[in-house]
Amino acid sequence: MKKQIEDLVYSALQQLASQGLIPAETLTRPKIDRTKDSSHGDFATNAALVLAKPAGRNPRELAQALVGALPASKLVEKCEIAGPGFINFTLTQDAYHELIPQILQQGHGFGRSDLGAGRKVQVEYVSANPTGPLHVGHGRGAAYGSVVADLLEAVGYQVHREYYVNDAGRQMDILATSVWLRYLELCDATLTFPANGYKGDYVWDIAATLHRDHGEAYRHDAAEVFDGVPADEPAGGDKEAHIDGLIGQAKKLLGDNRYRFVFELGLNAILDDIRDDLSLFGVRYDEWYSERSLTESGAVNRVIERLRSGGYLYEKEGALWFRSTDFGDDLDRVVVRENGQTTYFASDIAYHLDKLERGFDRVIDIWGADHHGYVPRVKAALSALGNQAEKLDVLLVQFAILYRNGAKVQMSTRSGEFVTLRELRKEVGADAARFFYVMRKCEQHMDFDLDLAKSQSSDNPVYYVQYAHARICSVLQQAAEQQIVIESDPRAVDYHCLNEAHEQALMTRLAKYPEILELSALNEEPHQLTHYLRDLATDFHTYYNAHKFLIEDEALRNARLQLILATRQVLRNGLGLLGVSAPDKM
RNA sequence: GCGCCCGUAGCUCAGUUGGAUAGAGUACAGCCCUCCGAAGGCUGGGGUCACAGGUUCAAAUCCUGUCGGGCGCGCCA
Repeated sequence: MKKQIEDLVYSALQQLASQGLIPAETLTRPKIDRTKDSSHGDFATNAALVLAKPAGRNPRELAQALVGALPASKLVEKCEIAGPGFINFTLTQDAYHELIPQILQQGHGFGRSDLGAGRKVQVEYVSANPTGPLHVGHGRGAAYGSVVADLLEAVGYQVHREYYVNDAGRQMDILATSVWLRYLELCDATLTFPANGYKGDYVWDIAATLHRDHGEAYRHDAAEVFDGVPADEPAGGDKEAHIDGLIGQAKKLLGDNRYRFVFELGLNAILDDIRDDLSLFGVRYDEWYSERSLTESGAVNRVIERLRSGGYLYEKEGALWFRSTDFGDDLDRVVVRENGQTTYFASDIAYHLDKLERGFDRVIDIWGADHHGYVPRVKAALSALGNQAEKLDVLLVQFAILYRNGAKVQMSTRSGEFVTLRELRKEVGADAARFFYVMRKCEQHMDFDLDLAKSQSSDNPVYYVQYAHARICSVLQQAAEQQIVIESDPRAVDYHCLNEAHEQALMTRLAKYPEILELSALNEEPHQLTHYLRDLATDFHTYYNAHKFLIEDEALRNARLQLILATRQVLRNGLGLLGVSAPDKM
C-alpha cells in the first residue's frame, strides 16, 4: 500500500517539475510515512515541506499544487493538507477489504518480497571458539544472526549461513593439553592443574572418554610432564609461560600422532556439542568453515605473499607487520610472529578474501561487541587487497548482562562458572529465549534477568503473542464443535459489514506487516518484528474482548472469521521468521 | 589517554532514519467472566528525552562540547 501511495506522489512531483514549479534536480522518491494519529488518515508525506525552500514557495501553496497533480486512484478516499504543509491520505475501505483475501491466498508468502532480487549475501554468526560449550552470551548472536538471515531471505536475498570454526591456534592447544592433564589425573596422577587451563566439567568428560576407550595408552608420569616447565602464577611464576611449557611437553611426550588424536578428540566432542545445541535452538548453517583448512590449503601463505608483493608488509623485531595504519587503523598489525607462526589475523584476512572470492554481493559478520577494535584491521586488509571493503558489514552485538537474584552473574569460560545456552534453553525453552534475545536492537546493551526468564510467567511477551494465536485456533475449534461452516473462499465474503473501530485497527495493523518485514530485514532489526507482533496480538485481544465472532448473523460472522483467520496467518508468518513456534493450544 | 556502543516514565525498552500532542510492557490503584480460553480487556497517575550550546519551517533524532555507564586498545583467538 505504501508503495502505491509513493508512486502516486512521485508521479505528481514529476508533473510539477515538468511545469517548472519545482526544480527538476530536486526530484526524488517522496518520503511516505504511516501516521501516528488516525485523525491524520493512513499515510502522510512531507514532500511539500521539503521542497518549499528549493522551489521558493510557501509549503501549503506547494502542497495544494501537489494535490491537484495527483492521479486518480481507487485506493485513496481523500487527501488533505494539514499543519505546516503535510499531505494526509485516507485510504478507501475497499483497499482494506481486498487485503483479507490477499493474506489468506498468499498464506506463508504474505509479506515476503523480492527486493533483494536474488543477490547473494553471506551471514556469518556465532563462530565461537570450539574450546567449550556455548554460553548465554553466544545465544544472543545465534538468535540475532539466524533471524537476520531468515529476514533477508524473506525479502528476496539468496542467503548463505556460515560458522567459522577456529580449529587452529593456541587456544585449541590449551584445550588439548587441558584434556590430557585431566586424563592423567584419571590415571591417578597427582598434579596441580594450570591456572590458565580449561577447568569446565566438559573437559573431564572428554578425558574420561579417552581413558575409557584407550586405557593408559597416553599416560606419562606427572614428574616427567612438569619437568622443566616454568612455574605457574600461583607459585610465583607466569601462567602464560607455564601453559606454553605444558603444551610443549604434551607435543613432545605424546608425539605428533598421539597429540593430534587428543586434539581432535577434544575439538570434535565440543564441535558436536555446539552443532547439536544450535540445532535444538533452531539455528542452522549451510556451511561450517574450518580455519585450519586455510593454512593447509596454503591460502594463508598466498594472502601474505599478495600483501608482501603489494608492498604492505615490513619486518620489525623479527616479526612481519601489515601496514594497516595506511588504511585507517590505529596500529600496524602482526601477520607472522617472531617464531614464524602466522597469526589469527592472517587467517582471518585469508578467510575474508575467500568470502569475497566466492562471489557474495554482500558479506555480513555478526560479532560480539568486544571485538569491535578488530573491524578496522580486517577492512584495512580487504582495502589493500582490492577495494572491496565496502562489501563487508560487521554487525556488533552488545553483551547480554545476566542477572540472578538481582545481582550480575560473573562469567568466565576458564573457571567454568557460566550458564550454558543448553541450560538456558532447557529452563526457559527455545521459544522464549529466542524471542527475548531479539527483542532489542543489537547495539543496545541487554539486561537478561534469568529469574524472570526462568519463571515461565506471562511477563514474557512471547506467551502473549502465542496466546493470541492459540486463542484464534480455539475460536475455530469452537466453531467446528457448533457445526458452523466457515466460508472457504475468502473472495466470496462481503467485508463491508466490518465497521467497528477495532476491526479497522486490526486491518490497518495487518496491512502494515509487509512494511515491517522490509524495514526489519533491510536494517537488520528483528526487534521491529517482535514489537509489531506484540501490537498485532494486542489489537486482536482487544477485539476479542469487545466483540463476539460466533454470532447468528451469518454475513458478519463470515467476515469476522476471515479477519481473524488472516490475523492468525500473519502471527504465524511473523513468529516463523523469529524461529518461534505458533501453538494451537497452550 | 584514544576508539566503539549506550543514556527516553520507578524498572526494562520502542520511537517509521528530521515531522504533527514522546509511546509500549512491567510495577502500582480501580473495574470487567450466566458470554468464542481472564496467559485476556478497560480506566488512571507517572517525563527537564543525561546536561549545555548550535544547525532549520521543524530536533529525543543531525553537529560540537561536558558528565555518567559498558566494552576494547596482545607477536591470544
